[in-house]
Amino acid sequence: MARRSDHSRDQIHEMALSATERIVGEQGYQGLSARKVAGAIGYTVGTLYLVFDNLDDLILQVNGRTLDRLYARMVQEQAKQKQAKERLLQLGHSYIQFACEEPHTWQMIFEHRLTGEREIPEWFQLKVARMFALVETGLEPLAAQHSPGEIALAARALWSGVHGVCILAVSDKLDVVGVESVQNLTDLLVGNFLKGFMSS
Amino acid sequence: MARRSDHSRDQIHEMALSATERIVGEQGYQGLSARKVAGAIGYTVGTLYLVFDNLDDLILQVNGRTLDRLYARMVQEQAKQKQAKERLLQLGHSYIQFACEEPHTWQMIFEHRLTGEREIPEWFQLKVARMFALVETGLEPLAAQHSPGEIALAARALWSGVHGVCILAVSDKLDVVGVESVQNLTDLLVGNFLKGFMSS
DNA sequence: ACCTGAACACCGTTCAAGT
DNA sequence: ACCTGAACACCGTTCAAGT
Repeated sequence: MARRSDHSRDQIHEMALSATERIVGEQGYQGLSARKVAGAIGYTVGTLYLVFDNLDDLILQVNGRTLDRLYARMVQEQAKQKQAKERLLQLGHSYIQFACEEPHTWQMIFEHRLTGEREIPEWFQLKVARMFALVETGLEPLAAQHSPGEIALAARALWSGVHGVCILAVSDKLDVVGVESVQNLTDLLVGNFLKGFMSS
Repeated sequence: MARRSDHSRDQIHEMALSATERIVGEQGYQGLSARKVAGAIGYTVGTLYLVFDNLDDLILQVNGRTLDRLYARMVQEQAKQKQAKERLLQLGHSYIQFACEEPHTWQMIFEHRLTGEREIPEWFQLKVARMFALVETGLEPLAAQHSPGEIALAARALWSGVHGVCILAVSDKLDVVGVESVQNLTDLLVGNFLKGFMSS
């Protein structure tokens, strides 16, 4: 059992986040519990509550880090593509790829529900909004004839669509196997949507 | 406290399903527990396990009934539309409408995860497959130049997209308010997809 | 000051014991 | 035969008590 001053508050904070990521990665959101996290870092449950407000707080912070990793990757891989349309398709691919590589941590972002009357903190909502903004920016050069409002709507519709393919695929409701099949479905959705959107 | 022979096995079964639907409808999937269901029908927890294998079994049966209601409604409302394209858009509308009217029961279909190594029963998978088949049938008259395989893929992509809009909207991640906004997003997605799909 | 360990009010699931 | 009620192994959360 770790004793006082073995680790700083910040160290315990970081240790708890990593342990949570590992537990969720291996056993999924359902397999997560405060006692498991505490046990994994060699402290008691009580200690977690000195560093986090509650389990929702801990999970939100882990989800925030997942969103950061996902966002960074989308930005980076998108830059490799020169053409606007390819960039947009790449965003979809990166999203799918990430979700298939880390299904459990990715799914927790959407499986987690705040208990009771607690509200999603603003810093978290900003991380979500940033994702949509990325799609919006990617869509702009392809939608010269559309107003900013229309582009914003189209980005939401399109991205929700990609997300839908992804979530149904990851939770095995699509009867498709392998990352490639999911990528193909996304290409079909994004490709046809773009064709329609650009001609209207 | 209800005593023996107050209700038949089938009656207890039905009472438990209705009670679950009410509890989930009011408090969401998170608010559900075996003890709450038992209390609501005037029996002890133990009694539930005489009628259901476990909580997963109970939830699957409730989700099955939800899928049945949703399917029946989609079939019925679709029939009102004469044109093929309108029929397909109507399917999306009915789906969204249902999800917005009964968000908690609808969401439980996707929030629920089987515990441990248990597997989704075949009768349940069939109910899911039936939904996709409905979209496939709706898509066929609009896709004369496509092969059955392409249509099947397109139906999956399209329906996943509608589902994505729906799930993000219901879980408040889209910054849209009201059913109309969600319908508009769906129309945008389906409309543009169809335009692209039919011209390719 | 930091951390523990026990407590509280909950879970899902099982099963001997009562009627 | 049907149903209970207590038990078991778990939860999230709190907080007096120890070092």
